[in-house]
Amino acid sequence: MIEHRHLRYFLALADHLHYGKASAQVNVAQPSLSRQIADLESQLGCRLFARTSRSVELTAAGSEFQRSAQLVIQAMDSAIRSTQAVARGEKGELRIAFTSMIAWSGLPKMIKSYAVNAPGVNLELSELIPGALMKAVETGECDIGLTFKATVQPPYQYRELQRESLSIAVPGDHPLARKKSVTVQDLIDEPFILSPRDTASALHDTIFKLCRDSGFEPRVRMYTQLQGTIVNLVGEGLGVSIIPTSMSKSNPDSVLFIPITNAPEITLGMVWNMENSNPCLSAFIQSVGTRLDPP
Amino acid sequence: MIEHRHLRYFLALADHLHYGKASAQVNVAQPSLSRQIADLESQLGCRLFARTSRSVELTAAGSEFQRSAQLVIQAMDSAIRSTQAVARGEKGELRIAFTSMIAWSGLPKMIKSYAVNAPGVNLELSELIPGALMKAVETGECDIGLTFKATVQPPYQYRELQRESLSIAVPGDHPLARKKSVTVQDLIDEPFILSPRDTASALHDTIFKLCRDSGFEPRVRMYTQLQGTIVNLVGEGLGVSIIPTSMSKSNPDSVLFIPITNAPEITLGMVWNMENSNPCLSAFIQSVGTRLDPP
DNA sequence: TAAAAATACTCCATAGGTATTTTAT
DNA sequence: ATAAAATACCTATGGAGTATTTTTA
Repeated sequence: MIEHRHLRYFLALADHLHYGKASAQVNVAQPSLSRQIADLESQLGCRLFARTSRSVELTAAGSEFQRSAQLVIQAMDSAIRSTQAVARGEKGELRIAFTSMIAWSGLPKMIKSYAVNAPGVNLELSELIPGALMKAVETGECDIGLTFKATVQPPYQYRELQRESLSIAVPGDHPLARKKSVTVQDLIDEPFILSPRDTASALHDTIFKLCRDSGFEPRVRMYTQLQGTIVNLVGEGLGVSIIPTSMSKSNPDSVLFIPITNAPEITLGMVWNMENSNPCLSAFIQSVGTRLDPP
Repeated sequence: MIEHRHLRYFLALADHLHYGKASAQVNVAQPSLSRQIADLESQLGCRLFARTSRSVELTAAGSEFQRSAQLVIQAMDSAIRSTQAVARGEKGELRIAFTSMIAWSGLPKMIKSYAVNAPGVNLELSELIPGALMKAVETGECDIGLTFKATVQPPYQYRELQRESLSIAVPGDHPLARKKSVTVQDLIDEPFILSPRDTASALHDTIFKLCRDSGFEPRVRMYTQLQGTIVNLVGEGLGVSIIPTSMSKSNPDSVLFIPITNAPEITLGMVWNMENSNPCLSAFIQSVGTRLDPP
């Protein structure tokens, strides 16, 4: 069987055309090189060198083998390097799922802070509602999920990333928009547009607690899953909502956003499966986990 | 050092994902495979398989190595095959020199009879005057020369290929063209156009002998090297010539070719250097040497 | 407990070393 | 006579075999 060693020895000899010098280059004694070359030739069934006791030169077959053996060595080097790059998480694919809300706040910076250090990793980004996101992490459809605070059990793990204040969203032409200040209490008779509890339980429960603390139970006229849709429906005058402040970046003229002071913040974080062996994952967690500053 | 063996074992295991089956495929005992894989992983510095006592599966790095190791194996196979093809003379380059005369007779068939059996060999054809051709064979600029009969010394070798009759060439509007038959003797007062002796000695000497046997010494008005040029000069009415019959294929209307009966034939053959190690050469000699039929 | 990978240990094939011979200039 | 490759012969690394242990489903 022709081994990698044969190629290395052969290329050294093809290079120097001198057994003594070539054997020194590959750190073996001259007779060892001599025998390995003879072995190689016998396995190939043809002479690679025309040699006299005075000179060594490549035969036509030798020249061909020199060219092609170099390609083999290169393929081997590249195989080793690319495999190690994958193992270090520098090359590969990382599938990130996120809720629409996080797309309006920290996501771009998180992605960038990771991507600049991992230019060889292809990212597959999926925008999902929180419920579907948790499922995707569990099934392995995605490697990591960026979503609202979640309670998980091993082997799933959660780490907090950022906190997000809440704002009241009212239509721009609504009577409330003319008031100097708007509080949660002012929304007592307004119809709400919210995300359903099974889609975003953390957000849903926080909003309900906020209203109850202000002395009323919100009347929910409409449930819809994406925060962006809620903003648009508020803009159409179909109701009011309480939404994460960063959604105000979507900035339609028809909606007024009013920050709520002293309200509990919504927490955002990432969820992943500890048994997920994608080497890109730990680098991502480390890269993103160190940036806890708010958007 | 990662050897070819490691790749074969690895690919077998990546294929079967089972040490027992994989070790059977590569004809070693299971513990041998186990150790070689462990050795490979330690040399790469990363795990290629995630294994429990119940299951073996590829890691991300393992998948990458599977892809790239296959490329290495393919490169190795192709290196072996192409080298052996070169050694067998099935691949490579053959530089053939020939005199213009042979281009009008047997050359195309010779080339074809060789080329169909050696589709991987690139041919470099050079049309040379006989003197330059012998030099090219000697310097190694070409591998084989197709030319007039030659006497050579080792390491050069000559083998006869075909015989060629001679024809008288006279201008179409020359008084001789009106005669019922023309013989060499009729050319006694005509100016000759010939190749110089140092360019084509065999042809030159044959022609001179022919004239002397007919009782005269030819008057050479012009010497030029290529037979094609001689035909054209005859066509211009500048003289007559005696040339190999196959040159009549060049067939200009302005020249009349008359075969000479009972004249000595010109012999054509091939010349090469026995020490030339081009593996394509012997195949060519064999292929061409077996076709001694005239054009 | 059963199937499968890892470990322990033994053996030997062969890569590699030193000394020497052959060969062509 | 000399430089360089080949050969002879010895050594020892490590690849492969058998037997056994460990592991987890």
